Amino acid sequence: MEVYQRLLAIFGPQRWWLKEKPFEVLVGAILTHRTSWRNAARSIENLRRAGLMEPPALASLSADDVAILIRPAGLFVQKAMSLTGISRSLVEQYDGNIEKLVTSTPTDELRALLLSWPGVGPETADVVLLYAANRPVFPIDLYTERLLKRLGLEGGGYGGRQRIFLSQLPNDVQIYREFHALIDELGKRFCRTKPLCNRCPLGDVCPSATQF
DNA sequence: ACCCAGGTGGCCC
DNA sequence: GGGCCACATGGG
Repeated sequence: MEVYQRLLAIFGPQRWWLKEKPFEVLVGAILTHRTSWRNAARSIENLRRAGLMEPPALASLSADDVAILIRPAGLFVQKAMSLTGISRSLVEQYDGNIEKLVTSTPTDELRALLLSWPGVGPETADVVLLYAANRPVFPIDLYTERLLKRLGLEGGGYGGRQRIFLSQLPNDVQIYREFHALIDELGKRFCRTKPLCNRCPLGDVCPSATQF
């Protein structure tokens, strides 16, 4: 909580989740795999201009056609396969209605479903659960792993890392959303692999902190 | 000419 | 559980 408050004071509210529909959260999460958000956003804009930010529209295209549009995001062959595959599943099994799916499915069941989709692993599933389905889960991404490492909190696997956050934070979706976004902001600016913690705004809190 | 970006899946031990 | 690799564009 101490780290959270400090980051919030430094960077302010990030508000990642505003103005995004569930399907857009999912598409964005996949397109940004191992890719800067800037490049993912270009691809999203291409899809939007082509009217493809809905499952039925995307499901009707071949992966090759989608790949051309999302080229700026890199890894585009895999990502195009994921997007069309997921869209087809949504259309065929859920009437293309992802809104209903994320509001009416229990968290564990929904997570298992997300993980069964191509290109969706633990981090993407949890981002969708948190930002599209309003569930109190904590995604562990690259920056979160680095922060944990700096705090000396290693091991336990993905689930173990999540438990660290859940056990120390209030059960509050808004706080999880904000904190995850803040950790990314911190990572982007100060926690790259090389420069490490030079001038990190966490200052004295970071190296010695044992509590969030 | 590197290094890096809001991972995942496949395969190995 | 953990390690290694391929995937691929655009910015610093």
